[in-house]
Amino acid sequence: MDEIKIFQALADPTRLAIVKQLAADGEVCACDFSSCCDVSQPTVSHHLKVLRQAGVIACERRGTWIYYWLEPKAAHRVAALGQLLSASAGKAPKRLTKPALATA
Amino acid sequence: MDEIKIFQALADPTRLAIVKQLAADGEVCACDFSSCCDVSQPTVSHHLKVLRQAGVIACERRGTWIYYWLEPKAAHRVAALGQLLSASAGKAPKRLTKPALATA
DNA sequence: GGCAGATATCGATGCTTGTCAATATTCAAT
DNA sequence: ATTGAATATTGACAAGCATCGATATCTGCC
Repeated sequence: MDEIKIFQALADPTRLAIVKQLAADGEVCACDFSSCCDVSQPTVSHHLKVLRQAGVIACERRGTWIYYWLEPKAAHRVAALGQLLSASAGKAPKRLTKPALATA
Repeated sequence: MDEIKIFQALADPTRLAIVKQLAADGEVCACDFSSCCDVSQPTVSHHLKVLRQAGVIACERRGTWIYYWLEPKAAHRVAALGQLLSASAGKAPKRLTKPALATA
């Protein structure tokens, strides 16, 4: 939901690796994250919880295993900011109210 | 440069507000950030340093004032991840090796 | 019911970070 | 040089967070 929480969730190496693996595989069992990131099982579980509470991922239990996938809404929020930044990054400066004393 | 540092730089309310104002105005004087975010001047300066060291923004001194703008390279990195996530978020799950015991 | 495997929760710990007040630096103008 | 304004740096403190070991919960199977 909250945009800040989405970026806070992505601002960790382990969680970014998790998200990238989800983007690559579409759907990943929780047990398969332990291999991608070099952290313990409780830590993986904690990161999955953070991502879930931020609305970045969703999950479903199927038997013993729990499968995770990316939440489209959060993905679009990231894409939206990315477009906003990349669209205005190259534009010419506006030279607003301030005098802009060109010393060069 | 580093992708993680870019997202860590964006994962703060004050810094995200700074970046958004830069995206809106193209170029902003450091003195104009104090009004957008309710923090002290040293804190604004600190956040600008974090964004600069992450390669998200760049700056140039013009007389007494220092102007900041978005760095296109970092903006494209954000856009790239946003596209990666939003492109694969809606895709059908792969149902890989695991048995996927449908309990429902 | 009892067992084994998968995942989550709890409690503790050490590191990181956001914040500010005080101070330093840089620049333009007189 | 000195003054005043804008910005950066320093030092300190509190809060947040990533991590782990131990333990608890849940599920399928015998």
